[in-house]
Amino acid sequence: MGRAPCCDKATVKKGPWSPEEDAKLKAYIDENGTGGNWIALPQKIGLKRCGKSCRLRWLNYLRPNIKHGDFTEEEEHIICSLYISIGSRWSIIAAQLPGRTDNDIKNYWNTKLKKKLLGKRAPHGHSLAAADVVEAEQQLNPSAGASYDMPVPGGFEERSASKLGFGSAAGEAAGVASTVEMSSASMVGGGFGYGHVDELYDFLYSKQLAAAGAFQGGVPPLPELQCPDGGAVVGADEKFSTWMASCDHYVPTTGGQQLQLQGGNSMNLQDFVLGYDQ
DNA sequence: AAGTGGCTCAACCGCAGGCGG
DNA sequence: ACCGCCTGCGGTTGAGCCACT
Repeated sequence: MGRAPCCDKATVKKGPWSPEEDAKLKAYIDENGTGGNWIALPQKIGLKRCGKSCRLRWLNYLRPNIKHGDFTEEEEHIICSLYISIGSRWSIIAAQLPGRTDNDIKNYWNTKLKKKLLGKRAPHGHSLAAADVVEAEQQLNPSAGASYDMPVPGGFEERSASKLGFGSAAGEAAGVASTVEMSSASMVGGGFGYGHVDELYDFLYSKQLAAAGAFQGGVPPLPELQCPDGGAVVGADEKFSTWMASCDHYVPTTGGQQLQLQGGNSMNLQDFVLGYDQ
């Protein structure tokens, strides 16, 4: 059985909203709220619009305290960090940026941040070809793509969500908010392909510093992975892999690479990087 | 000045999940 | 337990704008 259409497409108006339509919608919602029924709302106020369209217009444009215009560096950082951690969960990311809508963030990511970030990761002195962008994006956020050759015991995304408190609708906002408040950098590294973002490297390095005392003998210094201008050095991936392999405390097992912790405990490298050791 | 290509962003589309009957 | 409706979400589209030739 087919899905019932949300509205009569023959009589519904599409395209850009006129100031009059905006005014009608805003006035009604200001006075009465949405009434919990977007489908019925346009009929009530005499708009030839689909309920979904009204909802979108309200959420993305008419709602009070909506911020438009350029994103701040801090906002960019939060978006990047969260994207790396949880992927394209725009609504969750938007919840961390008051006044920003998921649509805004999605657009900003797709048109600017993605290019900015991927461009930064391009091999030094080279620009990215179209195919490279696709591949690089998959590496940047494997959870968004099909290929992902790093072992992900238990499913990374699910575990991230669980750790971050995404289990419930209420938990989503609250959980992420508190995590970000503590340290947005602490969330970085979720999309643990082979560390294709600056933040991941930064994060790993901070982890390494923090952990140095916890490991017997410490860990080898993380190799230089970036050029002074922020571009990745040639062979950054290989260097990172070599660095991992050079750590005495990484004991390969069938379940993935394990860290040998002081006191006899061991844990999955990925869990460690993701902060499940807390 | 006109044509063209790239970029931006508002809006649409379709799917998944929640919820009530 | 099942079904249908509604909402919310993420992906995609396309009109308008802008820069470049």
